[in-house]
Amino acid sequence: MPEDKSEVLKGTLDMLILKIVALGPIHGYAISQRIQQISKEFFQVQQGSLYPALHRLENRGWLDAEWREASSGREAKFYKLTKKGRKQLEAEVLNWARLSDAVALILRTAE
Amino acid sequence: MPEDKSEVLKGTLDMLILKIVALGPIHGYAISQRIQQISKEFFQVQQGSLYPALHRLENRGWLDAEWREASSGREAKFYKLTKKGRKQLEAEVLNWARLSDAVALILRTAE
DNA sequence: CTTGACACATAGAACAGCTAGGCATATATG
DNA sequence: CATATATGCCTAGCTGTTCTATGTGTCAAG
Repeated sequence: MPEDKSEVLKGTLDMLILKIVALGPIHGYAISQRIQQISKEFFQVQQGSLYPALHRLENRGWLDAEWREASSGREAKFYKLTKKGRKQLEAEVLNWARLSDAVALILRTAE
Repeated sequence: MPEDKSEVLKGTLDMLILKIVALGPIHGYAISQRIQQISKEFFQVQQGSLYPALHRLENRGWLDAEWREASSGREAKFYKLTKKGRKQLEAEVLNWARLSDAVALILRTAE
């Protein structure tokens, strides 16, 4: 009995990554840390979710990648938003607003 | 190129169903109509999502089902919340609040 | 008499997220 | 020196949710 627990991200991961990358070029590992930190530890992005998501976003033309030296002195893959990615982020943020409004409408319904 | 569109519910369906059923005994078909109506047409619950979800919730002991006569005069399967279902609903609502707060934190981050 | 709304249902595909692994380097600790 | 921890990348395979596409049958309206 798995007793639930998982599936925390509920389809928001792509949007969150796009948003973080929109703040400035950043590498994958740092993205997950940043998401965790800003969300006050609510989101813990597993690497098995993170890297496939990054590849997905890159394949769709929303992110560009480039190997560079990280502050640690080691090579890391830095991502930045493409023009398409910026539009996609806007669309996803708008959709998220509508979604959470719709959920709120239902949860607020009494009798 | 599918150009996106689907995957509207993003893991909220179970919570929404539990909430609607919490308002009073109701049958499946009416649940989907009610969700659609209250959300101002944002959510359109497909039957291929609805019925599997109802069976899922029943199997987990969150809903009880009973065949009764609908207002249309025809037989329909009416659902009501169990005690476990009520607790589950509370837990999911709380988790949703935390999730949307965390998302808001990230989306509001500037620079 | 046939179309559309009601009401139930399943099969199969697509896809996201998870666990669990693997590889490699740098730094800190005993 | 050894080794543990943090950094940084990655994939394979499972599970679970949602979707599309069907299928059944009833009832009312035209």
